Amino acid sequence: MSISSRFAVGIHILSLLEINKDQVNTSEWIASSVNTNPVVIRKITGYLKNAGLVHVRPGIAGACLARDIKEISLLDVYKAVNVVQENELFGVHEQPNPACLVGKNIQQAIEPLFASAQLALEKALENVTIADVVSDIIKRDQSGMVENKKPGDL
Amino acid sequence: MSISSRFAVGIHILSLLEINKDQVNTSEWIASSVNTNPVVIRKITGYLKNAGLVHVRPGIAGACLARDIKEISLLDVYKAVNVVQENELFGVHEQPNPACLVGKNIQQAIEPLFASAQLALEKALENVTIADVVSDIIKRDQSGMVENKKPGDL
DNA sequence: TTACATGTAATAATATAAGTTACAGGTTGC
DNA sequence: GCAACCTGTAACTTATATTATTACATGTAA
Repeated sequence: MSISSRFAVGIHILSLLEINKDQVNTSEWIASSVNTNPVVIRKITGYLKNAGLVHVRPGIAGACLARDIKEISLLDVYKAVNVVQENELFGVHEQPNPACLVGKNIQQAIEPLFASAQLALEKALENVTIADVVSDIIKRDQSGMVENKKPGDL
Repeated sequence: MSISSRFAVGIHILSLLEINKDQVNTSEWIASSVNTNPVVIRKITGYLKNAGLVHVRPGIAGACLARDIKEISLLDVYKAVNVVQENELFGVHEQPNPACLVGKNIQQAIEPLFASAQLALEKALENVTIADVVSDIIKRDQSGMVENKKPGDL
């Protein structure tokens, strides 16, 4: 089981809005880049809007960034798209037997451990910004073009 | 969306096997502590057995630990119960448009970022053992008992 | 051989993800 | 105003995973 691809798509959308900032980025256009349905894009763009990451309005074509991409961390996106509820990355079994020493105390024992693991994950996401992703995309594309220009390479 | 509670249940089972090591821990008995069906326990116990964490045999009642609990990290359990496939904690959208600069490079750009976040999570789980959980359970229970002995406390 | 445990297949109920259709409501240009 | 086009959203479908449950085959021991 994986964390919903809404997270990856959210990163995709924000990167696209930056790289394509001179164009009008409609949900249909974004969807053709992500390779999905425009409604899926509008839904995720709605999440990003609620988090204050993009500007988008009914009736007006196109979304655009609401913040400098250096100020948008992957954690911002992760939280925006609601792929994991607050402190619920790890599921726990409900109502273990309180008559058992283990059942009575297991939840309180593992809660802080799970929380700290989740925090470690979030810290890692906090250290990366959309600007990092965008510059990596551009870098990869340039090196890819160089490779293509050299016959025999691969 | 949460990571399957199989992980939490796996920790519960191993802790119970330690605390209750003088008894015969049948799947039915464990199930009554976890508050679930014995078949669920047998399935998870099977995962733990495949990972070399417990001993359990067909026809013979009860499971027992195969390793010192100081040598069983939460990461061992996490991997044993197959809640997340290798390097697939984060889902990604399939087949983004290769004709688009972003679509063409987004996956390779985010893959290492996701991998490093996942690694941070796993490192956190690696630093905690079942021994830590067991001693915490015992500690919590003792302090709980003290509280119960003082009327008026709460 | 009886009693009982584990292993496992099959099924059902529930939840979530992701795609799709349909349409309401907002905006712009003619 | 109205036609064209966009976003927002509800409703539905399909697919997949989880958890619980029943049923039964297989293994062990008194």
